[in-house]
Amino acid sequence: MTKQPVADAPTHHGNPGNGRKYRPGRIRERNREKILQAAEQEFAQHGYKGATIQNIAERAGLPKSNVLYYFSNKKRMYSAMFDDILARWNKVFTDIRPEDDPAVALSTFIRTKVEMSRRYPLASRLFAMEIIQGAPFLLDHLRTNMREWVRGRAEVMQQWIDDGRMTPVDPVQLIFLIWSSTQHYADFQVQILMVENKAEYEKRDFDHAADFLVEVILRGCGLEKPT
Amino acid sequence: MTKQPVADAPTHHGNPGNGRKYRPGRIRERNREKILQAAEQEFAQHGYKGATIQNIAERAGLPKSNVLYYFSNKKRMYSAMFDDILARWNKVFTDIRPEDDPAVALSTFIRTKVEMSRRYPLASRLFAMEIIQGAPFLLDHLRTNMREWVRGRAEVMQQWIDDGRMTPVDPVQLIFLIWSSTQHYADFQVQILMVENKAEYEKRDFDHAADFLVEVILRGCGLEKPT
DNA sequence: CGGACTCCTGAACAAATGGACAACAAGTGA
DNA sequence: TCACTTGTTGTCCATTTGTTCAGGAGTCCG
Repeated sequence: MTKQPVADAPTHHGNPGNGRKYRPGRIRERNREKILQAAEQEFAQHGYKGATIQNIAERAGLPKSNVLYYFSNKKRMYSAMFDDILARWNKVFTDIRPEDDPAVALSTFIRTKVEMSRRYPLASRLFAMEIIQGAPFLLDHLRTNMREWVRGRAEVMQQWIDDGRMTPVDPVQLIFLIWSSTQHYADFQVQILMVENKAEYEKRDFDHAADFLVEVILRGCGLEKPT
Repeated sequence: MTKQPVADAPTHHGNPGNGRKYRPGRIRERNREKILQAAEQEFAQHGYKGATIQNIAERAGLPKSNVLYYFSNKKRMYSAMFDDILARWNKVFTDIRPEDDPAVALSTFIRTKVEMSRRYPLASRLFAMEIIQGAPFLLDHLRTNMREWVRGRAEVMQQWIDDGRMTPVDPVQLIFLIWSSTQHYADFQVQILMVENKAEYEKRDFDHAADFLVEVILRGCGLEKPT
């Protein structure tokens, strides 16, 4: 009797005994990854409703049934993706502290975000799609984690302002400005390429963009570009 | 014999003869509008593939067949929407000229775009969706009209820079910065509301945002906020 | 009213969709 | 080898989807 197996529930169902030779998840892990990557493309391009399991399967080079063996349904596949993406996101973003130099901290923040746009454009678009659609899956995350995240950073910036180390500007709006302007290079890639008449991005385009943003935004906050 | 009628081809098929009493398109015009508005919601929320005619019909309070009477198929409905939106867009945006004051021109540009985000958030999201999806319908528009539009403005800005009326910054990047930061308030509405812990936008939120953007971006370009 | 339109819509349909499932194949530890 | 777990996939199904179509209702003018 081949009951519907464990499927997607245990994301990394750790080795029960020890960690020696037997790894039940080898194939699992590899295929999961393949599927998630395919899903990232499909969902980023068509949104949740527009994406089809069939298409994801084709992108991954697997039969549909096999995809459904790993992720028992579309919804779970979708949220599994965001688990991955948010984890990656959290790993990269460093804290800022009141004693940091505002110019250095902001410029690092901007450059990191541009780098994220360059390295993970699909994740960025996916996130954008989810938000535009009303964030049905991420509402909770926005309401809790992200709100706290913004408040934390905003407080530090306010500290800088109170200490006279930065021109007074609304810190929350500043965060929005940095978010939007940096993500734009990933989300609106096609538009930018068309307008600039290029076939594809090069590394230097991102460097140029990052330089521009650091310069303008820092000056906009009354700061000097750090060396 | 009731052949499939004219359907969507003649957008405003003008009154042949005179313009006195008989207007064959009255109902047509009204329903077209209802449907396009419903379509705007649906497409903005779910993207092209994810939107369904059934849903659009329900939003418009009409039977599906009736919707298809006005727009013979999904594709045409989608592009009819963009015709409307781009027309509206073109109507609003004023030219800038080399003899204009940079500070005034830029601040007008920013405020106009924020106002657009406030008044037509659905159009903004729709546009964002289309671009993220790879702009299958707007590629041509981007390649021609929009590219020219950007080049024209960028040239004027470059003129300002050459005349020493503005700090040297890449004008094209500056346009991207203004686009992204202003649209963000429409496209990422949910995120902003969640982070700021608000139920919905108020007029003053947009005023505040516009003030912030004008201040920071102008200062970032070495300009004084105009009175 | 009559006739010529414009407009409306239920029914039907082929294709696509998310998902269930059972039979089968492969891998694993003893 | 065997017993068991894990992985694979073709097939089936109820719904949903875009689209067609034929007939009917509504509107307008003479």
